[in-house]
Amino acid sequence: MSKLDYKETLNLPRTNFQMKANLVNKEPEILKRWEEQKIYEKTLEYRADAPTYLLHDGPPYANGDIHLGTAMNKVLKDFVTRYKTMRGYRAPYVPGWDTHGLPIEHRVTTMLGDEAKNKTPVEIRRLCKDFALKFVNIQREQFKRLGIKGDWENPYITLDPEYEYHILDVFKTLVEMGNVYRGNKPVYWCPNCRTALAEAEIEYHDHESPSIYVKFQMVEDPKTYIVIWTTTPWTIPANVAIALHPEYTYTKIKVGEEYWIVAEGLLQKFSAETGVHFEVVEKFLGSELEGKLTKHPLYDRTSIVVLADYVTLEDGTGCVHTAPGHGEEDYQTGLKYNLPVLSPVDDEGKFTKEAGKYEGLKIWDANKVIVEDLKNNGALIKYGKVQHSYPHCWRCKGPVMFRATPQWFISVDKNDLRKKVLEQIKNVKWYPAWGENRITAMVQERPDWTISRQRVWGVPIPAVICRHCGEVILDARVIEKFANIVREKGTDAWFEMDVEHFLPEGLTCSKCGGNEFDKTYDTLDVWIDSGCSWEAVVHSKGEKFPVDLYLEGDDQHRGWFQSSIFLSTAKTGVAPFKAVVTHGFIKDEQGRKMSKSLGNVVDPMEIVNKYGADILRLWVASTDFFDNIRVGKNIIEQQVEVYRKLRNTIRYLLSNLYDFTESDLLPYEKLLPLDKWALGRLQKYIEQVTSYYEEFEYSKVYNATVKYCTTELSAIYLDILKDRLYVEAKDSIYRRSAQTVLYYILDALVKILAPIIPFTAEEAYQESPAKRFESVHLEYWPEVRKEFVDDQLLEEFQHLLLVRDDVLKALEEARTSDLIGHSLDAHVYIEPKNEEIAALLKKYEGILDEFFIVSAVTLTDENLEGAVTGQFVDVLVKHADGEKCQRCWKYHPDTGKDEKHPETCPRCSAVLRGERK
RNA sequence: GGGCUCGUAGCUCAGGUGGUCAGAGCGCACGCCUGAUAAGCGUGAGGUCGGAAGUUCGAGUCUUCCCGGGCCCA
Repeated sequence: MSKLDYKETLNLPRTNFQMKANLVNKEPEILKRWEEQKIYEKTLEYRADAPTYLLHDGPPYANGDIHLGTAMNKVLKDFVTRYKTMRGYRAPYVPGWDTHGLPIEHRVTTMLGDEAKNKTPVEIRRLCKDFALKFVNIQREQFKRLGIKGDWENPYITLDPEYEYHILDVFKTLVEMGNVYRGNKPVYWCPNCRTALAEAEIEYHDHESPSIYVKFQMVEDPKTYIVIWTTTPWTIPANVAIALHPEYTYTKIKVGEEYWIVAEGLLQKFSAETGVHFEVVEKFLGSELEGKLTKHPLYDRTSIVVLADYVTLEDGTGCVHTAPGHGEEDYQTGLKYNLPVLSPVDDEGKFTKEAGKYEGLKIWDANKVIVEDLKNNGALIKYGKVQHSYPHCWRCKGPVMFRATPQWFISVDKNDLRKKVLEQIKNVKWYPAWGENRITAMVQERPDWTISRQRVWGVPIPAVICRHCGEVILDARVIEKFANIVREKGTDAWFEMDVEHFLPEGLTCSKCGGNEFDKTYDTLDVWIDSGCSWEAVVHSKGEKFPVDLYLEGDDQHRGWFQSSIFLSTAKTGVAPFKAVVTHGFIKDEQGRKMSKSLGNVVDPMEIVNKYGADILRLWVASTDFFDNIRVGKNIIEQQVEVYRKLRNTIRYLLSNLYDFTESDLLPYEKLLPLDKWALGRLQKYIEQVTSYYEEFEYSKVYNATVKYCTTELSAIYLDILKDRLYVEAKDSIYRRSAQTVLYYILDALVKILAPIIPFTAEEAYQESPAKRFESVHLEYWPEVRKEFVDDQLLEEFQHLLLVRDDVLKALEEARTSDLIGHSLDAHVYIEPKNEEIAALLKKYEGILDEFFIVSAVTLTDENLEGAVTGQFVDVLVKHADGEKCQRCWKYHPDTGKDEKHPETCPRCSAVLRGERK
């Protein structure tokens, strides 16, 4: 027989599982098959009676393509649901979208431009809806392409009438509890457009404003004044307080016959700007003045000294004019000190009658008049002008103002709501654990929740206003009536239908007893929308509640987690989730934030279209997502390399099982020692990886799996096995023993990888002899089989592997000196360094040549001349004696002695004769 | 400025309660094989564990401060 003919007698690997993945083309085909086979539906069907594991989806906002952050978020969720499904749970996944709110309304009105003014609210709402649904569809396709398994045909969408009904239902509960109240709060207001503006609708431009220093006389000490500085004289009528920093040093200076109070750090600047000459007479901390009263310079009332951390020493006097009706910080301070919120200004920016003599004046015109008055009564120290950045309206470009307007609030403390929420937080398991501290601190400090918006794209707050006295009434019965109509017609009904349809019988004004009303047109904060999802999607449908898991970015400690836990605690008394996992944010390779201006934005679909979804998913698994994670070309390409390794390992397993089925499995007792070792190691690997999955530690799954495939399988076990798999008789015990273990390894590996790289796992599963279902995603998680673990054997092999390291080093030296090429060229002489090792090697003497992949091994206790000193053994490498067997490439002294097969070693001759089983 | 948080080899990550803990895989360099072949195997070079001080017989591991990044507020 020639060399080539001997090759024909080997059992070389064979498989349809291609080395080249071609994921970009293959993944869509697999997706299509999953859809046709209804795999998602079947996972639920097959587990209909099993316990439920419920991950409730946080709805992304439907106003653009998905970005890498949302992609990662969904992939992580998919890891969870796929894993839990394989663990035997019924684990439904209902994706959702957040569809109301300003960003969409803003985009739509921007696109409309001037035309927006001619549109009715309902027309604008229709456009918003179309806009949102368009992106729901786009995002849905993108998420599906990532391999996210879920009920994509029946997602929850916050603009669905049924969903809107539940928002109103939860809201009604809050109203009934008495936690909803009406109060005043400053918002950006454009007097020209006569509308409230959101932060996002503000543009900053340079603007010239007056700059005035004003002194406030102290009540207790009429010779002493506190000096303030402001660029908005028109807000002086609304002044109720002066804010000082508690820890700054303030000085009392003597100016003429008077004493003025100014922060020490601003004295020079103050003096330079006002030209005032002074003499310091006293110093004290800001905190010492807390509660002192001053006289208002224009009205017969007082302003109180308060303390605030935001006071700086950049401009002014360190004594900040405070008008809670005209500034956000002022408002917050006002809440703390229970100050009145004055805002004597109307929609058009004109003073109302509360402003006294200024009534009817436009605020911009009033500046002059007020400055003049301050000058006349001696309160004005200095008048000047200043150029600074000032907020302007995005639409009319005019300057805007802060103006207190009536808003709806949810009281955080009424009915002990805050306390109950804090209690509930403790019952939740937070991953990572610091999430609990974070949300606890936030809940402890948060102010009441402003829930009204002066916008059209949202769920209307069905409050009515009395036609007679103007009292605004929020009545649970109106909400209920409206909610029931919404269920049929959607929230457009509020804009389209007559108020009478929403009024319960006998509704009268609580103030004047009137019975005629008009609608009001505020809408609800969208955090209420999404914060009700547990009710709309889970609780009201009789699904498992509280759900097992919420999984979102850590910004949601303030956002969705909080709105959800507040609303759920209010209505049901408990948190809506048992556990919360948070992830960090995605940065570029330098750790910088991704932004269009930096040009470092990575598009997830670009990765999918270039490398495949499994590569993107493998990258997600490789990261420590609890913290911020980095991404870029290099990092992704690293995953391509790792993917190749995993794929080739699976491919090699498959290719050596082409002639193997379940019925060929050998019982454990019949396995060869090396195979028992590998099987035991597999159990350890399964056990470890399973615990990682339980704790959402995917990077550890990833690392353990890569290491397992590279070192234990590829470099050791599979390399050693080549001889037996190829050379021994097809159905011999030597080969079947190896194949039995390969079968178990393949089966486990494919399943363990299935949640992470579902496409590749599916492709491999279809070729696997262990296939039992039509899809790997209907499969069950591999069990750890204790009977496959022989701890003593594992321990012994652990030591043999250390000896192997010594042998490999010696072989490498022999290679360098051209003594050998392939390790099979070698005959290795080993001198153990201690008795223990000697005994161990003796025990396994018969398989050492196989284990080291050499032709022969000789154990000796003699001193080996020229040996390489290792850690546990000394090793001498010689070229092997005899001829190289043309079949198995091993050297053997007796090669060539078989008459029929003269070029083969005794073992191969026996195999060829059919004598070796 | 405040609350929380992160900073270990070029990259991605491991390193309970302080004492062989300075590691793994990838990448890289060099070599082997050509019966996993656009594969496989081996050997090797890479880190003062962000910086400084402190507690301790001993600190990536505890404390304080500083530098840099992040989320949320202000």
